[in-house]
Amino acid sequence: MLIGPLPPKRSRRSSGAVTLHDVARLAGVAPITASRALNTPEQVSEAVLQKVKDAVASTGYVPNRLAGGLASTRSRLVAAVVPTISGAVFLETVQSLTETFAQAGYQVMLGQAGYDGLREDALLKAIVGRRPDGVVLTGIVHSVEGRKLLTASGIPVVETWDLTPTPIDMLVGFSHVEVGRAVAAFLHARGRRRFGVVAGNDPRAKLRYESFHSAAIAFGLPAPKVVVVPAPTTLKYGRDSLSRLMECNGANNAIDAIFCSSDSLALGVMTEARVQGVRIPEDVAVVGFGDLDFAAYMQPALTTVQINGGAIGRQAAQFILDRADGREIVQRVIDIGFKIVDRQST
Amino acid sequence: MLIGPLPPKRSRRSSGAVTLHDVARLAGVAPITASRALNTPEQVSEAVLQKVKDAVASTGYVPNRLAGGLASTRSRLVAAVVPTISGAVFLETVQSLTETFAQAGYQVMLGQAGYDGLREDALLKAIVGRRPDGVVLTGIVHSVEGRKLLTASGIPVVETWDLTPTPIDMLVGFSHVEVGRAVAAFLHARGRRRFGVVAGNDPRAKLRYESFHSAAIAFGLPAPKVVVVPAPTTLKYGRDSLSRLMECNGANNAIDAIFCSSDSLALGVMTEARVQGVRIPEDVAVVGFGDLDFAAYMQPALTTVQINGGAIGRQAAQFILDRADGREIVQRVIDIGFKIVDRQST
DNA sequence: TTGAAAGCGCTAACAC
DNA sequence: GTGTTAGCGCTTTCAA
Repeated sequence: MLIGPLPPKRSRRSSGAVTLHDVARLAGVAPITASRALNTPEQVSEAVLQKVKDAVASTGYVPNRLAGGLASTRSRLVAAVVPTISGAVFLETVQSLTETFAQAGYQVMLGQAGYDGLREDALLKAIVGRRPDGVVLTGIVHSVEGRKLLTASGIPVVETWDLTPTPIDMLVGFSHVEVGRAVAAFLHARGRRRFGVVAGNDPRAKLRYESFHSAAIAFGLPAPKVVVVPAPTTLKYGRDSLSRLMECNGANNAIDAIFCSSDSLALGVMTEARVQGVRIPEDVAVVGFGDLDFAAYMQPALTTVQINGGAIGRQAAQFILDRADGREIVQRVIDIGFKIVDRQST
Repeated sequence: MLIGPLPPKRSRRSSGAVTLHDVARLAGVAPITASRALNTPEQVSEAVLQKVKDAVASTGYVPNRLAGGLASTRSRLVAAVVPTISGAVFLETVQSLTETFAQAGYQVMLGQAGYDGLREDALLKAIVGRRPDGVVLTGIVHSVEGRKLLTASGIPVVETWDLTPTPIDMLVGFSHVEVGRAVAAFLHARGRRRFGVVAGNDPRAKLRYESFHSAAIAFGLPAPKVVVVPAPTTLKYGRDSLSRLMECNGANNAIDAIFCSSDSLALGVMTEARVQGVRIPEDVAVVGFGDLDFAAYMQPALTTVQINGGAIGRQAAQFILDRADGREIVQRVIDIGFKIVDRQST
């Protein structure tokens, strides 16, 4: 090995990747000019634009968004928090969020808070540390600590899938209380008189079946029997729950309608009903929640509460993009509503 | 408002958040000491540690990981790319990835490449720009461009859910060809002789049914009828496909076994079978793929190919964490295998 | 054990 | 239109 003059004492390691500096030098312009050519091409002359483009192409330069984010205090990073990704209900929302943001040049970080809220604070701290341009909370209960952290950070927050009375910042959701009421009214109108409930133990499901319960009482019906299972809900829990609901059936007071807190539970209930010879909808009507892709094609097709999860995601993304671009947000709370889709199971 | 001395011409906007500087000043130490107190507490005296902790608590300081990542060239960001999050099959993998990384102080960015690979290159470029410490590719076909970009970036890459002959870097998956072969052998051993296939149009499903096809021929059986549907697969496609498969049934050559490329398709096939009075497993055996949560509890319970998606995610995360911590990786390709779970549908 | 200096790669602010 | 300068908030390097 040849001993040459020592290299100038380099005080710092570099990542080794091509930087904007390299591109600028190759194009024969100042770094800031290269930056403008890439970010605001309209501010730059045709000639410079072309030279920079060539330099980018020949070096394979990929801008470092970490550095850009630090310098501009806009990370173009957004966090989406769900209880767990396995829930299926929120998938459409996460999907539309990711897509909408990707199109706008943003990246979505995924956070799973768990249904118990244990990991929530640590997760939020980790998220805030990333200085995202927005946080979308989906189906999350928030601790006082968590709220404080988010508020203090000044990061735009969108809560979704619920209509909380005191939103942290922005909100797009629907009323679970209304859902419970509407389903009760729907079943009552169809002549059903003895209600049962199968629900996951998440707070929004509780909101639904509690108002369902009250509505039943208001109609002068007996109090619905409620079976609660752990979230996330699955077919198995649905099967088990039907059995438990049936155990209580006396001769003349058989349950004739069941409101399930998810379509998966409803699928389970209907599976078990078939096994036990319970006819649907003749003996028992079944209503699900979510209108997942399979609901319309089950046999019998499932009556269920349809939520436009994709629209929720798009609206949430729009909120944050508007805020990022400094657009005024006039309506900070949006009720996206719901629909009962009447199919064969009722 | 009081007119005081003008503030020193501040040449730069600051985000306004508490910085390490603020914490250090409050604790009466240099910023670097505060940094060490937080990152490598063992390098710091008890007294300093306490002072810094107090300062952090009283200011509500949350470290800026963007800045940290830039300075240390370790972003603690990782990207997970899936065709679409709605697929359900990859959910468990994404979930275990997110959890494993979260525990290690990493954040997961979610990317959806689509099944067609159109958005793939743009997505990869966006990801590389974030300088993640690793990329996990799940069920993704990669273009030549994409491969180049990733290789050039030097970012650790883990491909999953497949055993490609020429991995980019690291890999954890299983052989889809073996799956097809194994299912064919399984059905043949149970006396089934006329096979059908219902599959989504993704490349790995194709791998499975093509080897299933070859194996059938090798057993001296007639060529399986194949119905291909768009991915992601749903119950509806399963129902439609059974009808199409049945159309071709002559008097003495009825299909007696169907291999579905997903449990959702199998659910659809079995639903339609019930409607049409086709008995399962007496008339037709059905095999699914994925062993989703509902498979074991359907009626009849579904025989299916079980993949440990959670283990795939954990191993993929481990690969990247090992690489990040400079640990030598001896085995860069891991075959996680699969299992045929024999239930009532066969 | 602690600190000073330098700089990661980029962009806002202010000239020219 | 283009460039100079000065950081964004942190951590590495080197020195004490």
